Amino acid sequence: MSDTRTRILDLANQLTQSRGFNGFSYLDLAAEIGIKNSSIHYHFKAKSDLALAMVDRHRETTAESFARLDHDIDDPRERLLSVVRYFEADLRDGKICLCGMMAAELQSVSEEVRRELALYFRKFQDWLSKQLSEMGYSDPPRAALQFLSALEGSLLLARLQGDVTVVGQALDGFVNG
Amino acid sequence: MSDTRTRILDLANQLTQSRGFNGFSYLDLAAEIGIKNSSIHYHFKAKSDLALAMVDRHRETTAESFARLDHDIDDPRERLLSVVRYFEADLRDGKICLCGMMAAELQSVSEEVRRELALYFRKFQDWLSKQLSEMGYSDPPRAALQFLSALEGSLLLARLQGDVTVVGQALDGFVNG
DNA sequence: GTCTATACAGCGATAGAC
DNA sequence: GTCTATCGCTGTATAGAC
Repeated sequence: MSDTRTRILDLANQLTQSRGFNGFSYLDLAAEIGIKNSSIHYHFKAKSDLALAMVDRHRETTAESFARLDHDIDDPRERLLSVVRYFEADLRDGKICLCGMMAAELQSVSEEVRRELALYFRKFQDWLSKQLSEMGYSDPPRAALQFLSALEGSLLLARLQGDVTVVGQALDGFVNG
Repeated sequence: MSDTRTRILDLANQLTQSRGFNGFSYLDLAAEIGIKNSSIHYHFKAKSDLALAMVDRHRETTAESFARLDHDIDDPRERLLSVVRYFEADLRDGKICLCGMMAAELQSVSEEVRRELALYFRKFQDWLSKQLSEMGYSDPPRAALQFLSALEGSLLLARLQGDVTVVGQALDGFVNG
């Protein structure tokens, strides 16, 4: 895995979070990284390959982050809070959830990417469900779906209104009292 | 207001809900309607004008829909249920919330459209707040924000998973028991 | 109000040299 | 692994005839 490949993935990830996957071109990536667009094609033959690699990598790093939270933090409520703070930090840079963005752009991604996205959200919901179960929720999978929906929706609203606190308000019942 | 203009707005609205505002072109509109793309430009000089007209119209028709619900239905919970059913119907055609979609594509719309979007969601939240107040919620504006966030997020998840019932599950606490 | 014709820019993608 | 050069296509937009 070359350094250039990683830099492409990093930049594509950021741009997708802020502008959407259809909101940037290979020329944008090339200009920012300082190479030619044909070099981007060397690493990712088609843009659909870039999409797949990006979502796949994000799904894996997210799984690692969850494992680390489970290991480092005892209180499940504090784990949830940590996740919320992560999304709030991205939000301050105008970035929303990578997979939420691509779920909005669903009609322009391949079936393979759709499956990756569905898997991402299933794993996310599973992890949330575990935390909420520890917190004593009676129907953890249901509560996890509500948490996830509120998170994704509030990111859209918070960015539009330029108010990061919207996310915390939308998830109030889960991370507080 | 010519009939063609209305047909353009209707079609653009549908396509934005399913593919996103950047997911269709003037040529797409022209082909479907059966005219040439230069005729689309006659009605909407630039695509940004189309975006503004579309969101503006949607905001107005939504306000009328809310007024009609207030008049026709007595139980506030039934009013909320009616709204949910409306979004579920669109979802069966692969369509999510027009303004939610454009909120995701925020970086590619004008400041004017952003203000319209923010206004749409504020009015939506205000109306929800009124219903939830009647239903006895202690902090109606907060509950309205949670409803709205859960709705927008669940639309993304429901379409991705091909399961319309996700919306109802995400809003369970509001429209049931 | 719709047409033909066209300008012009940007995009994804490829061939082949180095 | 990166470059130069280029192709073909699509996009938004405009001018001017009807």
